[in-house]
Amino acid sequence: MARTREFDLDAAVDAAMDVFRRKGYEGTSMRDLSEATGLGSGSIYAAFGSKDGLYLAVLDLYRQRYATPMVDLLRSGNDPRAVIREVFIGAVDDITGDGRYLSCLIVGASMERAHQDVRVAERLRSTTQSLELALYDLLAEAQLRGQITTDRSATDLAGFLVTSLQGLRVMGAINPDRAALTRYAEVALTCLN
Amino acid sequence: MARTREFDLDAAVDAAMDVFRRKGYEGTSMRDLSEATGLGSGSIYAAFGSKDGLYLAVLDLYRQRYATPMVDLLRSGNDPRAVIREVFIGAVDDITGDGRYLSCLIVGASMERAHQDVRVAERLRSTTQSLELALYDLLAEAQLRGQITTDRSATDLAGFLVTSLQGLRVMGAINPDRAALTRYAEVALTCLN
DNA sequence: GCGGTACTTTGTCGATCGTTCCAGATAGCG
DNA sequence: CGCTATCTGGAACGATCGACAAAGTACCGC
Repeated sequence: MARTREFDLDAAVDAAMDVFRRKGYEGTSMRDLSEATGLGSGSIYAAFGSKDGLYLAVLDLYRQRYATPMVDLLRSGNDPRAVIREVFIGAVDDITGDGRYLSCLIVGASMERAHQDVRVAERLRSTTQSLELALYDLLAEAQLRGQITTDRSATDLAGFLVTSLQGLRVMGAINPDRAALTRYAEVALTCLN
Repeated sequence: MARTREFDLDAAVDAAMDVFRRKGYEGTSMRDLSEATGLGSGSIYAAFGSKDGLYLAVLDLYRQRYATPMVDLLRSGNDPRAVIREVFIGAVDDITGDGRYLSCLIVGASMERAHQDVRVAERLRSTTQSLELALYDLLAEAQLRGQITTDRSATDLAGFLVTSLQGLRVMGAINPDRAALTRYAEVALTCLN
């Protein structure tokens, strides 16, 4: 064997995610990424191959950190309305979080990269579909128990809820008003009645 | 006096809008804009001052062309539910339009530029607020007439509807399925019941 | 402790970025 | 019709882009 890698790969991806969320893909330079990660550009290319490669790694980390826990929460077996509300509140918190203007990577990638890079498009579809599926399972079960409306199919309700989540992220970027976003989320939840 | 300007300014802005919608702000180069508008870079700088200046002009044209007609429709005096549905259908049509992947400039600008340029942020807030206001007036009137629910304030309902519109644009970028988007929009409208 | 190997660093590559400037073309005015 | 102010397209600017090669460094197995 040989010399071991000195830096924490995950920490580097984490730092890169921060930059990409603030500046977008095209707006971020390799220099920005070098400074944020503390790595030379050579190391970045050795580890990720290219700027695109690092972006994909960031996307995967984002999914693992934010989307997966959301899905787990939805599948936790708790009251449907309660967990869905929790997901929405969590999203609003994330949007209005610390004032550092960290856009949602998913929404940003959808707008900026989905049409340019098929690998990005695949990851986005996969992420939203797993979220939709978790919502579907939860809602279909709730419909059987008579806990929510059966006027609309669980599929449509799940898709609508994901749509609302994405919309909240956009609205939050325009005007990060936590109270208002929370009320909009509450209105969305009334569609389950 | 002397020589008059030869090209149509509005047509140039129109062509530039097309490029910005496809490639985003950072992803678009002055070369792209020159080719799209058919103008030399000198003419562009003489007319708009900078890339940012042209982008702001594009944003204003977008508002004039898409947001203003939407507001007019909402204020046309027709049945509330009908005009709101029409607005949503129109948005879905726009999203899934011609397969040329023309992202919504508003959403794209929200994600990519709102946090970098205050003039962009101002325009975005102004545009969404005029849309929210038109919806508010329509909904408040409808509430008085008992046509829609009074469980939620007209303010919240208006904000929620705008949120849903933005969400549809994001979902459309990920998966441009017109039928699905239409069903999600229908679910959103049930919140008025 | 030594050779080999993997990782890090540094410097630099050609290309392209947004911007500016200039020479030539053109239309209105006397 | 000449004069001149304005517009036009393209050349050229310094800076920075993403990417890479070569040199230096630390660790492993032996």
